[in-house]
Amino acid sequence: MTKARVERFRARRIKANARERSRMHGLNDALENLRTIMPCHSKTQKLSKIETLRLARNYICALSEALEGGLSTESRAFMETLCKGLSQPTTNLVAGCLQLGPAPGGGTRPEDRHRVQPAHAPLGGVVSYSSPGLPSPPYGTFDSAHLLHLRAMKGGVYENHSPNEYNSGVGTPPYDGPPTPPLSISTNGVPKQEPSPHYPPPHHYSPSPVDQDMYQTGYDVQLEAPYDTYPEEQKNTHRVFT
DNA sequence: TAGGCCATCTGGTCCT
DNA sequence: AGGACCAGATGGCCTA
Repeated sequence: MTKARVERFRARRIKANARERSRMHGLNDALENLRTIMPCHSKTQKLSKIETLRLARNYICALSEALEGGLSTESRAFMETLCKGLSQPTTNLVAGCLQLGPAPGGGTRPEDRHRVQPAHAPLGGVVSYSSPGLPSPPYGTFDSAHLLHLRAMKGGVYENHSPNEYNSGVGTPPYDGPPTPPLSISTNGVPKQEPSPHYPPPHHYSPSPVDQDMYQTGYDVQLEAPYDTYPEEQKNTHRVFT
């Protein structure tokens, strides 16, 4: 291999790495969108990727059964369908959201308990329940709009509404997620005016002051100067956007 | 400290 | 040739 060929290979690899990162960010965004339409949405206990997919699968099954008339969305059976194959923590989260008590063998986290009783929640709203003695939200929420959506479908009014009416509690939730986001990596440290809405910090990540600044201000996309070429200290800041 | 989860890099494969 | 997709490897972070 000549030196020029090695250089070309390296440049190609760097570009491929950037594309791969971008692709995975898009995948994560899609997953994040999926999380937001799950019936149980906790800010203190973010669902893992695999648990999100499992819960989504169960949710579809549970709603299908409910639509066929065999299952009340407020029944324990509905929750049990939701929880099939889920880990204990996720099961407890779902149980906590539905206020049906923890699953056998595990306790419900205080901050995820006492949120919303779907049967009592105002229809069509996302309701947070603040438990006395606990700090203010974020708590997990049970989005009763999903159940209203189901009720509307069962009531035969579903087809009379456009998808855009989901926000009012009826219709199919539109996918309005962002397109594949750009890489949020800066090579020059110059913040953009617009914050990047695409990559909230992960639940377990405590951003450094530099990271916080990056997250709040947003940074430019520099595919031309790929990640691999950054100084080590800049490499260490990219995870804030994952 | 071990295990879970995650982001990233990398090489392989397939397709255009 | 180059891009998309995939899976394995690796290392970091967090929690029990």
